[in-house]
Amino acid sequence: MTQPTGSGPKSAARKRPANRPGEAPVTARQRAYDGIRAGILKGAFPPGSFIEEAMACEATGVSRSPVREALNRLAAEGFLELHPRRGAMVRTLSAAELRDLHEVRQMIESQAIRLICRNRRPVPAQMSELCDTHEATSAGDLLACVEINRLFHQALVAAAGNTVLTQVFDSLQANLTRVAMLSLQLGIGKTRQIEQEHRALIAALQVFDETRAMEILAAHLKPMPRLMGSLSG
Amino acid sequence: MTQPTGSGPKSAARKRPANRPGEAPVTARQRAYDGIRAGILKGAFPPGSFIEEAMACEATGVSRSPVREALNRLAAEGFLELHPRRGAMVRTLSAAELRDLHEVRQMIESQAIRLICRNRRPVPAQMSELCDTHEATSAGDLLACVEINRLFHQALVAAAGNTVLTQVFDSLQANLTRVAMLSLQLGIGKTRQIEQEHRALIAALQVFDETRAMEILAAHLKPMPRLMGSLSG
DNA sequence: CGTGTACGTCATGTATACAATATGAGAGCG
DNA sequence: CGCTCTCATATTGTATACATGACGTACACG
Repeated sequence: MTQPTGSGPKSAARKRPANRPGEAPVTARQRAYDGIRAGILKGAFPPGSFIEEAMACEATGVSRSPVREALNRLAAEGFLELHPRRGAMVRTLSAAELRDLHEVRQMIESQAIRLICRNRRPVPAQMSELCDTHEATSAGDLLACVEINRLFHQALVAAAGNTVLTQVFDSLQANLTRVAMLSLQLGIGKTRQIEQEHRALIAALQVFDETRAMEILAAHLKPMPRLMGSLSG
Repeated sequence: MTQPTGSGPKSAARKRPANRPGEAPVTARQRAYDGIRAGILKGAFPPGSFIEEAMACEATGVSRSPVREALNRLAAEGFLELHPRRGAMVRTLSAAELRDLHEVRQMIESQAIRLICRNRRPVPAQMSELCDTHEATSAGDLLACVEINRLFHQALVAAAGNTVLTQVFDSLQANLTRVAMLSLQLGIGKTRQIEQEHRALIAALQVFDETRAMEILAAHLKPMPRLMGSLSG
């Protein structure tokens, strides 16, 4: 089977020989995006370092075209900082940016709660299910906990029914995920307590108690400034 | 002068032969982005239509690589909707999306006012200057008025000193610009009144009168729902 | 006459070749 | 010994060639 199809860069490790028809068409761009993103989150590409396109090509097994598109997308999401003619630098989160991010995040989730209560929007069952999943997940599995937490807050914002608000929140996910990872690694915020607070928030939202929900959210997000302190000094 | 330099697509109208050293390096990507963006705003690419890459190449005089990057960026900004293997469709703003956009915009600018007043942030001189410019601009020049208005609100949010908030607001600019254009075209919102409200807002912010500034903002953004009504029915 | 299938055409997705520029090292000079 | 200028090199920016999949059309069959 000497198929001379140009699929895959000349001599790179390609995980998939080709897209078999009828199968999920995993595009090269997606592989590049996933690979680079994972590398950043796992620390393979440390903050402040430059990701060279050739390096990313080798790591993901695709050519420069999809890699460039992935880098652009990651830059738009806040993972990278593009320097023309220089390359893509992994962004470092300064203490000031962390504070700003926290402020905006609180603003968005507060607005979501306001909309849910004011418009009597139903709380999606997914949120409760995520709490169950959270409970069943080992506290040691940081990645899983962070992902569940992410999905919970995403569902909260989505429940508000404002597509633009959801999009804006999603655009912060990149950096929020990195913060959450840091937070848990440093032992700030216990996963069990987080789960309890999530359940309390659901309870308040189900009866559209805006005031109470706001209080719970404020308490829930309170540990974040502690993280900033531990970074800056 | 048969220069076989590959600069410029084979036989497309190229506005710049090459980047002369020491001159502002206007990249092909930027030209593609500007050209397509202008085409969308001017209506050359009507909402709902598909922009084919070859078409965009011919219109902007660059090859597919920069065109694709421009299309991706425009999609990220909300101008386009990418359909894999189908192309890039110019997004249409539904009445619901307009409402959502308005809600989020108000949330962001309210937060900016809150931060300015709470943290006693100085009001940049640029904002007053923009009002002067606005006053000196013919009310008939819609494009200029929209641009001045955009810069004013951008400066307002920037004055809050939260970089993440600023970024988020910027990410809405694409659609906000389109809305503003529509709004003025339909005669909703008079430019003179807008300028007066801008000046009143500056006055309130200079003495950190949060309550008054909020009232002015609410009144200033009030006409927008009228626009939505005129679109949906 | 309607429907299903097969094929042709074309736009997108991907890979690679080419061009231009920034960076860094090294040689020459003050 | 330090500074500067020059040149080599490597990486990004751009163009183009190739592969793949989708859509439309035409033909054959029921």
